[in-house]
Amino acid sequence: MRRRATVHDVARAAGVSLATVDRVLNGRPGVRAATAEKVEAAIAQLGFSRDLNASLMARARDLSVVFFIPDGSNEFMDSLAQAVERRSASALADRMHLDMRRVRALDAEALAEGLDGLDPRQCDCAVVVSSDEPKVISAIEAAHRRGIVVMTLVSDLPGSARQRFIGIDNVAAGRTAASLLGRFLPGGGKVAVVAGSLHLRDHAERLEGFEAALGAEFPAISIIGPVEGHDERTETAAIVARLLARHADLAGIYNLGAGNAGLVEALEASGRAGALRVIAHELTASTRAGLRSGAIDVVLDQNPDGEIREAIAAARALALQAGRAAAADAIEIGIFLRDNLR
Amino acid sequence: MRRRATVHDVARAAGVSLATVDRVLNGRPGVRAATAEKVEAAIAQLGFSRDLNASLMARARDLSVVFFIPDGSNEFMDSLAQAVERRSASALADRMHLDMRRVRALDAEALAEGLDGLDPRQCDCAVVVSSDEPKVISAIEAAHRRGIVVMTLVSDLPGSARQRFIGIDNVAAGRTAASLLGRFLPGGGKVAVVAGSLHLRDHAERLEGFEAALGAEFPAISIIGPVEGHDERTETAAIVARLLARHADLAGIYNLGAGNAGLVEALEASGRAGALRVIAHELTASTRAGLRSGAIDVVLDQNPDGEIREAIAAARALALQAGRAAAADAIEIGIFLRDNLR
DNA sequence: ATGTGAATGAGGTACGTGCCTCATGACCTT
DNA sequence: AAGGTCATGAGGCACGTACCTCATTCACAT
Repeated sequence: MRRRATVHDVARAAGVSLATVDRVLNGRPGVRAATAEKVEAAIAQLGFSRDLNASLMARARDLSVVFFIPDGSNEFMDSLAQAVERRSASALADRMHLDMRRVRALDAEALAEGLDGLDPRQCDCAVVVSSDEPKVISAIEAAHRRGIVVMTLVSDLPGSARQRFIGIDNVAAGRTAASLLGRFLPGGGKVAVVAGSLHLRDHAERLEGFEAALGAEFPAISIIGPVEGHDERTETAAIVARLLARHADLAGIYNLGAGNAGLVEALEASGRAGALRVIAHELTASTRAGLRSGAIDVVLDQNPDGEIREAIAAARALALQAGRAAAADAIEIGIFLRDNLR
Repeated sequence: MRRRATVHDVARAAGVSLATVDRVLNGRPGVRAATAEKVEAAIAQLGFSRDLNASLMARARDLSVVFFIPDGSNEFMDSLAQAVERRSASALADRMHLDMRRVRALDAEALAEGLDGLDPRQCDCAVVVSSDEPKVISAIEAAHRRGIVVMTLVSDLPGSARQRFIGIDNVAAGRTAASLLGRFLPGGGKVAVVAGSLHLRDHAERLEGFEAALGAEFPAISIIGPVEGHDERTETAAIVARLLARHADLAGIYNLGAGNAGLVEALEASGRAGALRVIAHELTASTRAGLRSGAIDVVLDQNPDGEIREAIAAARALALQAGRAAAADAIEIGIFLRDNLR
C-alpha cells in the first residue's frame, strides 16, 4: 500500500524542477516539447493524478459548474432544479460551486447566449438540457474551445463537443414499458401511446423501444397512436379523453411524454381509472397522485437526484483529467409503483 | 456568496487562540468547560464546518473504512464485495481507504472478533452486514465507545449503537413484488413464496410486505408457502421442483431469498419456464440468465454499487460531524426486466 | 563576441487543518 | 515564598498544489 505519487515525485522522476511540472500540468507556456514529453512519461509511469482537493484549495477558487435547466416546461425540469439546490450545500463542502440558470424551454437562442457568456476563468463546466439545435451545438463547440467542459443532461447531443451525456437509455425505457404492459395484459388488447413531441429525441427513442419490444414479444397487443400532446396538461387531457371515448375496449395507455396531470384528469373523469393499465414517465406531483389513486400503475423515472449527483461527480472527474474518459455510474431507470414510492 | 468559515474565524469570534479551537474540535484535553462553550458558540454562530479534505491532508492519514462482508453465502454478497473493490481507486483519490474483510456468513463470533480487533487509530468507520446476534450488537457497542463509527448494511440492527443503516425498505420490496404479480395475473391464481430463512430480518420483512399487499389489493390470488430454501442452490431447486409438480396450475413464484440458480434450474427442467410469472431478488449471474431466458420476469435489486457509494458518503459525513445526523440519499429498490438490464 | 529571448530552476507564499513545542500566566499546595 | 499543575497563547512545520518572482542557462542570430 504505497503513497500516491505527488508533483514532487513526478519532478524527480522526470529530472526537472517542480516549476516545469507545474507548467506542463496546467498548460502554461515555456516548456520545450521534448521536456513536456519527459514529464508526461513520468506522469504515466508513476500513475500520477493531481490531487483535486489540494488543487482546489491552493487556487482558492471552487470548481464551478453551471446548470442550464429549461424553465416553464414541465414538473420534471423543476425537480431537476430542486435536485441542484439540494446538492449545493454538500457540493460546497467539496469546493464545488453550483450555479443554476433557468432558460426558456426550447429557446435555443437563449441557451446559446448563456453558453457564449460563460467565462472559462469563472466557470469550469456547463451542463445543458437541450433539444437538437444547430445554434446550441455550435455554442457548445465554442465553449469547449474556450476550455469549458460541457455535458448534456436528460437528452443527448451526440454530434456536439459535449464530453459526456448523463441520462437514461430511453430505448430501454420504452422496451421496459412494453414488457410490463405485455405482462399486465396476458390476453392482449389495445394500447394507446401518447407522446409529447416526436421531434424530441428522448420521446422518439422511447417510442422506438416500445414498438420494437411489443412487436417482438407481445403480438397480441395492438398499438393505437402515437398521438402528440405536446407535454401540455389540457391538450393531453383532451387527447386521452378522446381515446377513451373512441375505444371502449382500450386496455392500456403508455404516456411517454409529460402532461401527466391531464392524463390523470381524463382517466378519472371517464370513470375508467384503475380499469386500464397505465404507464407514465417521471415521478412528479401528478404521477405520484396517479399512483396513489390507482389511475397510474407504473411510473418510469429518470431519478433527477441521481442525475445531478452523477453530473457533479463527472465534473470533478473531468476537471482531473480533461481528456481521458473517466469511469462513471450509469443512470438507471427507476420503476415506481404505489408500493415503492420514496 | 461568502467564504466558508475557517478555524481562524472561529478563533477570532470566540476570542481564543487557534490552538484552543483545535483542542476543542479534536476533543483534546486542556480546555476549561467555559472556554469550550465559547468556542462551540462561535462554531454554531458562524456555521463552521471542518474542511474534511484539508483535515485529511493535514493529518496525512486517509479516512479508513472497513467493510465486513459475509463470505461463502451467496452471489449478492460477492457483488457487494466487487462494488467495494470498484470504488477503492476513486475513494483513494478522496483520501479514503477502503478495507474489505470477508467473514464467514452467519458466524457472529468471527464478526464480533473482527470488530473488537479494530483500532480507532487506524480505522474510522466499520460497515457490517449481519443478522441480529447479541454478540455482534455488543461488539458494535464497544467499537462505538472506542470512537469508531459503525453502520449496518443490507440488514439493520435497530437496537445497536450503529449510527446509520444503509439498505432498501424490504417491506416495500415485498409490497412491490405483490403489486407486480397481482397485475401480471389479472385472473388470479396460486402463487408460491420461497424464502431463504424467515429468521433473517430482510426476508421476514419482504414476506410481511408481500402478504399484506396481496391480501389487500389482490384477493383473487392465493399464497402457497412460504417454504424455506436456506438460500441454497440445490435445496431451492428441490423445493421449486416439488411445488411445480404438486401444483399443475401454479401461476407464479416469488423467491424472496437467494438460491436463484436452483430456481431457474427447476423451472427449466419442468418445461414450464416462461409460463409462470416469476419474481426474484438481486441481480446476479443467475438472475440475469433467468431474465434473459425468460424464466424470471422481474428482479428486485438492492443496487450494491449504490449502497457502497452511500456507505462511503455517509462515512465522510459522519467523520465531519460525529454526532449530528447528516442528510442522505435513500437507496431505491431497483426493478429489472430483461429490457432494462444494465 | 554580444545581445536576445525562450526554457528552466530555485524558492517563496498561500490554501485550511492537524499536531507539535515552548512560553506565559493563573491558581493551588505545602 | 517556593514549587507544582493547568489553561492558554504563539508559532512553526507538514500535507499537495497553484502561482508568483527572480536568477540562471542555453541556443541562436547579429
